[in-house]
Amino acid sequence: MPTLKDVALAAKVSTATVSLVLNGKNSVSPKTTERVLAAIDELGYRPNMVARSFKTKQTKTIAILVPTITNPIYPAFIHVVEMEARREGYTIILCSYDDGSGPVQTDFLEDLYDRNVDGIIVCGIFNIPKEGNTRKLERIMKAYVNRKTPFVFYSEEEQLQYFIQRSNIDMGVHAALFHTLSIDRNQASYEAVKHLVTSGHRRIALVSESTRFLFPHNIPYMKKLEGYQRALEEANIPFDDALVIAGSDDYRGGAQCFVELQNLENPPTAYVCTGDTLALGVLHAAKNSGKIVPDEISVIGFDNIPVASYWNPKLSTIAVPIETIAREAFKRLYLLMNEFESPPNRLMFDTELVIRESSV
Amino acid sequence: MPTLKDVALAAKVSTATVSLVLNGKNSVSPKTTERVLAAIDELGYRPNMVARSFKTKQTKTIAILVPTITNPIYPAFIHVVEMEARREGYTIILCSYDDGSGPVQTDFLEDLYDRNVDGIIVCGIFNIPKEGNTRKLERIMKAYVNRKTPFVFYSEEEQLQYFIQRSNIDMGVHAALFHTLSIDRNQASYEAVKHLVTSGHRRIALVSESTRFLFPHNIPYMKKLEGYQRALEEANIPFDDALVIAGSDDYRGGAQCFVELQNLENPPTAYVCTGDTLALGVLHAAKNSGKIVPDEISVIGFDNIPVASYWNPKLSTIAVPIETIAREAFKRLYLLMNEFESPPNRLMFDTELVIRESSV
DNA sequence: CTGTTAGCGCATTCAA
DNA sequence: TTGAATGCGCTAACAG
Repeated sequence: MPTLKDVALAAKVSTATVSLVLNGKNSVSPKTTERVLAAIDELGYRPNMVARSFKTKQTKTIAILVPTITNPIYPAFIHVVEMEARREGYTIILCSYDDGSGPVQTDFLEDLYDRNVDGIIVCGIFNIPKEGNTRKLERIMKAYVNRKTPFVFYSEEEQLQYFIQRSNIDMGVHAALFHTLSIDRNQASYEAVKHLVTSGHRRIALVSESTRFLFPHNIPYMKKLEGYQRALEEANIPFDDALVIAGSDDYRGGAQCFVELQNLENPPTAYVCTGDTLALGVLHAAKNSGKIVPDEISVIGFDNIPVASYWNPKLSTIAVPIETIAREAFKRLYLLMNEFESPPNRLMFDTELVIRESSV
Repeated sequence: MPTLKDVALAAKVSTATVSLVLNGKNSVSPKTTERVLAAIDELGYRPNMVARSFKTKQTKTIAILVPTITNPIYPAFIHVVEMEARREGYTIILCSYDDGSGPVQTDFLEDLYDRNVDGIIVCGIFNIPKEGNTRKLERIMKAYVNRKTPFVFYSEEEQLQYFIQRSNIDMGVHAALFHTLSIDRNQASYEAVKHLVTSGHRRIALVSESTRFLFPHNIPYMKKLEGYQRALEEANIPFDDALVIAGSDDYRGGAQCFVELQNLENPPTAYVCTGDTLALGVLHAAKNSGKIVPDEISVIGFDNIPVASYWNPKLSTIAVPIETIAREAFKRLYLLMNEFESPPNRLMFDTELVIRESSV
């Protein structure tokens, strides 16, 4: 394969000139430019991005970390980011940390550092090392900061705080590199529960994805739990921790949780779920056990994945503007990567409780 | 950030020695090794993969091309590939060519070439340039072949043939670089239709994802169509092209197709769909219009995505061993990338017609 | 077993 | 506006 040098030779110019043409600096005369372009076409020259990256320290690559790509909310997010990124010449490295059998997130960060990604988007929870066990994290995050690599989190401000703190990074100086996009999970959860309470429900379950990691790893879940508790308190319904349950973040997990809860002496009549797949699993299991939705059982999900409105019955859920968030995530990363001015480093998006057929 | 040179200095050895240690050649004496390791740890040295790739021409990166990441079958595929790949130190670049507004596949191939990916997995259809319009494709594919980059297609042998032919590559020499994993779509489709015919259906629709691109772009679809036609012929049911219809490859598309077909004078009683999301969309629309499934309407999908068995009613479908295929896809790519012996370059997997509640 | 050296392809000085 | 020269960090001969 021809290199830039070959092009220079063919066009009878220096490599510097070819480079200038390639990078669109218009300091090259029209006819020289034309000669170079002709040579490029003639030889079928393709620039070697690895060499370029090696030189410039920019890979035009960003990484997306997601918990489980099999939860439909993440493909929706990824898809938007990919479209936006590609438009600007960036390519996506996908990291899903999924079932726990793979590497932990710190390992991802190390690998991505070695690969010189230009920016990182982190979705959802982040497994933050324990106090006193942060050496690896500290090192890698300081290296990132040193390199001015920007991060955008779709998570919770508070979680980012812990992350930064454990990384022992000086936020006074580096705050601008870390953006958080979030939604008011506490309020969203509160509203869902309140809606159920208003309809007369007293036994309301909270079904969530695995809670193996909690504080400070899973602040998004903690927020939802708080909203749930707040609504109960307000309605003078005593908190019953038997009604707070977790399963794998998929249909099966939801179904299992339902079965388990139905075995209680005084089973719940309403289910608030931290994700739509869980909620749909609950609906499935409810139907299996002969329960009528919403007459006997009410279910509310979270996220509003596409399938929610196609289900039978249509799922009531909390709609999250995931595409808008995804677009904003890349936009901010882009501004940061190119050292343009960027807005304040936190932004909260509105959610909306959408009542359809699965709840009364 | 410290470089290999810094490590060499600190350990009082040459850069070559550090490199040897780093790459696990055990030609270095234990105590030297230890000194080097100590220096690495001391300095917090991290290898620069870009520099390494620049030198070795290996990026430890593979690309996955999928049509629409929002169709749940692809996340399932991607997830398995990612797990397998990461275990071997490879990272995934995701390319979804989705809604047509983005780049065409040839452009992806160019970008990936420039980025020096070590191997490529292509799922589904491939938009092959017209005869006489293949210059770009030829060039890029010849460059890939020249570099010995392996490809694994989850598609149809025939489609690969066209692709190779248009690329003007000498298959006599390079066949081993191109593997095809496939399923017998013709037969699967045939069996689905036959099952419906046996149950007494005479008006059977074929609902597919957009057929904007057909031969030779969408051989997978062509195969399904052939199986459909074969089963009809065998049952002496005349082919009616009003019953062959396409929509966007999602729930909405399926729902729209159903509505359209119901407006026919003599609407179908059974729906064979080329994907589960389409089938679920059909079920949704059927319910909306008051049709009873499976008493009045039968529906069969394709792929057996996770949600299929959780639907109400549970979807009858053709089960595809997508995880096995994904595992095999990476395995072959891996063997090829590392120039190990690999099996014959085509393999067909079995599918299974799973009758659940949506069909009689 | 270890050190010396060359060079991968490119962008970017600095001169001319 | 263009050319010559330098070096990014690493691996792989080759020599010792």
